[in-house]
Amino acid sequence: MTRILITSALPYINGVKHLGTLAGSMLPADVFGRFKRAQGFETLLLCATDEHGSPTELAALDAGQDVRTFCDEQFAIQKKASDGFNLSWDHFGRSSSAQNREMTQHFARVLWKNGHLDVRTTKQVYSNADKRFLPDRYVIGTCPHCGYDRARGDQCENCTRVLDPIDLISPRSAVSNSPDIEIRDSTHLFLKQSNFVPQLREWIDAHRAEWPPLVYSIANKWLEEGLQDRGITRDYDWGVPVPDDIADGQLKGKVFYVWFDAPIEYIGVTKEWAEANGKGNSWRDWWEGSAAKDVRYFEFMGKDNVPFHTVGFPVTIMGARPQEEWKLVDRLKGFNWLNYDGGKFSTSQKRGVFMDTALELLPADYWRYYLMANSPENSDSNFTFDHFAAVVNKDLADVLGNFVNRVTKFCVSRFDGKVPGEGCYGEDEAALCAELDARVKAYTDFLEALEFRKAMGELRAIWVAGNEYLTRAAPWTHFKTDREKAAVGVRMGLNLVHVFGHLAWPVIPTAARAIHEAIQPAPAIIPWPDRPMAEELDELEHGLVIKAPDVLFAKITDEQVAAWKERFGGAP
RNA sequence: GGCAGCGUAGCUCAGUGGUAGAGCAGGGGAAUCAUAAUCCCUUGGUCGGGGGUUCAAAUCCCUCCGCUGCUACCA
Repeated sequence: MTRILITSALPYINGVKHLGTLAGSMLPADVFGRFKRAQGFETLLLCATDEHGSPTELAALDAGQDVRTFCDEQFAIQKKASDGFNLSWDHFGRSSSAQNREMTQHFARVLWKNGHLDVRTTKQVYSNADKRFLPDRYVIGTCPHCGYDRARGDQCENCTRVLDPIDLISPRSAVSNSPDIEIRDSTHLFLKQSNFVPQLREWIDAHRAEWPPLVYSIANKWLEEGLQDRGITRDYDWGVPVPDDIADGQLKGKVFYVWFDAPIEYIGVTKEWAEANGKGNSWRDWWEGSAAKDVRYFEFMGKDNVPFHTVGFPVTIMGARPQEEWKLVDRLKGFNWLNYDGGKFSTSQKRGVFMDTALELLPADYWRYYLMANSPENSDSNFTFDHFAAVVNKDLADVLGNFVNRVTKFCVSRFDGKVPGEGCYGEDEAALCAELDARVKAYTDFLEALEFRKAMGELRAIWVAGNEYLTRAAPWTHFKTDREKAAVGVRMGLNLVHVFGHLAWPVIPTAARAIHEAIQPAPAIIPWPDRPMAEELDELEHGLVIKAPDVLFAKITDEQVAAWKERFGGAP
């Protein structure tokens, strides 16, 4: 049977992630992973923090901590937020792990041996005051084009022109503001991406049908514009050290570029998972050689990550051939941005909602459903508290929550809290089953196609069908004159509740469990309903004792919305 | 500047050559099991502007306007 390997783009270690990061990679990866587990597939769902790179070093400096301590703290914070959202990773690792260091160095050695790495001398900006090399964007000065006095060395934010640090007038370090900077020669390793254009072209074109247009067009653009070789080392301290046996030690003291080691962490974290769970060398069967032939690999990411996953990482993988045949991604799902109230989420301006504070406001399921139903799949989408409250109140509280509530309470008050066994299903029930057969298939197909917005629309339509049925069956009316007829409606209602618990589990796991447990105890993985609805909806044993759960989704009040808008920033 | 995407009902969005759609919001009605929750009916759009191709254009082509993103050393 096919095994399913799923990775989410790695959240950068530098601070708690906002809802956009959640919506654009981690959450859809989790929903899809749960869906596949529910279907009974052997599934490995992985994520990790991306810890290297100069922003981490500088943030640690800013916080007055050494980098390792800073990362340890930030990792704990991110892990807690991830757990809070019920992201069910088989392992949530760290790119600074020993496993990733080993894998990164391994790939570099193979690439070197295969002649895919060049040693080149480049000009880098060095700050004497900070005693370190600076990335282009950490050099600031006056833009030679528009005169903006805080232009960055990579691009002027004012006139949007692309710059080189040496173009800047009166350049200075963004770290210390010191003008005492100079240009120094520095030796670096370059990955000869240009050698791989034909292979990449063939591979990308072969996947056109199963990648979103967004992903294909980004990948295609990079190839069209002419792929340049990319420097994969940096003059920093924090990162995977370049081993001395590459290029006769010319790179001594340097580290790999974060975008070289971060994707390799997908493999590194698999090893972390195996070691943490006593799985020995089985990690390799998910990735390499003929043992991994039955693995189907899914990646989830925001659009900013797409070039590195369609070009950079694939070149690393292709460059290790023919000695080693590592897996390339099969399905790559890219997302647009989630904006906040018409503008960007901003950490520095405290604008928007972040994962930790979101959970202070409401349980994870509210966010999970909303973010999936409004997934930024085809264009950027916009989060507002007004829309959020309207969707959550209508879909979760009124359509789903109230349905569960009305059926179970009626059963408790009129049928002694037991699944009534009287009467037989008739035409109304057959029509409902026919509709749900079609809708459940559509829902399943949309999830399979990674079309989350449409999947949520179908899930909601399934809940609506339950309400429509109940209105037609009207057991509260028949109860007075025809108890048997009322019993049929209640029995079907309870079976609907049960099936809803199964169908909703990948999206809203906590509420789905509560729904399931109103009827009977739930297994750790709530399985996907794959039989005809006529069977699924006649499943519950007659006489089974059920209970009415507490209110599943409390409504969000106007006062709460007003307070949150105030707290999290209004118009941009 | 270059490249890409987007622009459809008050709002969020489907729809890629064949009579303009869904959900929400708004209006009317039914029901009273339920978190005043549900169900039925319904108002509402010269599909950003202009031009072209076609028997037929939201859909294809040209052009203009507006918004957004990317542009390789932030990730």
